Amino acid sequence: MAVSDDAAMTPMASQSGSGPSVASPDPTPSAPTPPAAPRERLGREERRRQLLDAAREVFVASGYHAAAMDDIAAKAGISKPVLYQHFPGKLELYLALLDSGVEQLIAAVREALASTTDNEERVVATMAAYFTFMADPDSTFRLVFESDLTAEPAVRERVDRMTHECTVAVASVIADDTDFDHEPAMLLAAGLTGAAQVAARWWLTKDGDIPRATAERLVASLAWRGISGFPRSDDGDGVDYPDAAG
Amino acid sequence: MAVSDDAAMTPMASQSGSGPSVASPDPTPSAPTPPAAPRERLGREERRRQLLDAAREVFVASGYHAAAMDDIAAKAGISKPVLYQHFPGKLELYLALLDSGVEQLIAAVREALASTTDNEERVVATMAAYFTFMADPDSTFRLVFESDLTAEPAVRERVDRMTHECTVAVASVIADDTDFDHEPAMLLAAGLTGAAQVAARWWLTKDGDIPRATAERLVASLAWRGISGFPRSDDGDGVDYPDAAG
DNA sequence: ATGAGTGGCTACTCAAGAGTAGGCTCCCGC
DNA sequence: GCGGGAGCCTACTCTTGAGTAGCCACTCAT
Repeated sequence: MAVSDDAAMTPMASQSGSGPSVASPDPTPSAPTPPAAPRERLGREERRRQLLDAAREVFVASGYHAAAMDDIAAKAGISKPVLYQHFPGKLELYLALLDSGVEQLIAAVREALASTTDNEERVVATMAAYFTFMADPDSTFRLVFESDLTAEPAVRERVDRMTHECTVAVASVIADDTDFDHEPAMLLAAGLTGAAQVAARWWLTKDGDIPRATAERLVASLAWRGISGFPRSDDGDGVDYPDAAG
Repeated sequence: MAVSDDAAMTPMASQSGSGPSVASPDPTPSAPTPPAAPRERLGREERRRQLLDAAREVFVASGYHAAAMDDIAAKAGISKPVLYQHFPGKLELYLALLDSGVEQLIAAVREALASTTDNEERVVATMAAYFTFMADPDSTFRLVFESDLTAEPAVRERVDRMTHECTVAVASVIADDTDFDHEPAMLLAAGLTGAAQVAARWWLTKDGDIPRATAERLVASLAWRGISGFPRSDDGDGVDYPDAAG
């Protein structure tokens, strides 16, 4: 059985400090497992992209905690150490995907707002941006809006950044065209993005019941009627609060 | 009150009956660990409530995964097995808290909508319900809106139920007073609750910058302007979709 | 061929934490 | 006093999964 170098097994007495006991049970060496078929060899960048894709699928399907590195490796058709040759750890792998999703949404919202100077069209375009993001077949939105790792500061930071940037982008348009100060404009912007986000999310779960274009138009209409109800800064002055009987 | 029985100190084994306190920190082999002060004995219901409070604090602060049962026990000032005498497992403990939060919000939204027949007041009241829920000092909203256990079907079900019930409640008012069918009404309702939820959440993180009453009024105004822009079913007929080209 | 570099694999270590076994101590009814 | 049950405790077991050590195989330039 032991063909030749059985000495290769234990590198050296690996025992560290505090074990009273049992060095090693029975490390009978030789060939414990059959070699298994060799996997396809890929270039570094290509492999990295493939790993990111596999990881996204698994994280999206299971969430961070339920996703095992072994699962991701298996999905990519390779073994765990390869994963660690490309990413220092599970967290960094997750963050790479999360970052990409966050940047994607922020960019889409900014582009939507910059695509026109007509505010009604801006609302429509921004709404479409949210729907597009949610409808993306790779479901990256789950990492951004439904992360199960928000307890991790690095993740919190990304998600907060996304919220903040999107809110700021919308708020600055509001602040430009009304007499609202920064803070009230931010609050209104939060309300509008919230409507977009939650409505798009809802629509996604009920996909098929309402055509996407119809859904977008309907919610955009809601948002536009809401925000356009406030007077523009050149309409006069003084913000027309509802019946402010605080 | 605890003037008397000092004998309660050491279980048995080691020497007892020594003077109050300051005995000997003698690491007698028979007593591997210092006795530790005896805990207060509580009745079953009282203990259960205390455990739920401790668990909520820990889950809210750390999330489900980062919260250890040991942490919860420590927070409650008892040991782990006691926790398991009251709850079959970590998940059930979490679900008990989540359920409570979900029911709380659903009830608040329903009450807000039923509190008046004036739709503008309904919007204001519902907005207040969301802000109240978010502002609750026990922060239960974190379990409902920021759970890190959504991968667990039992949790998903609760969160989905919350979303669904709140949306239905709002949608039924919309459907009653407009010509919208069920699905469009649900979508609009999702948009409105989304605005409430995200704006309230935003306001909470920026607490202090805007008084709560002002924030509520502002977002309620946004929502009301938005939804009241759609024609009532007795205004005429045919829903006035924006520029519905589809 | 050959040896080195690259890509990959199997099989481990190790820590954390859920859940459990078994025993002590108080109090209450006898 | 004296069972006995209720309430707690300490100190385990056992599983899971991240991260690692060390070896093997293919390919290509010399």
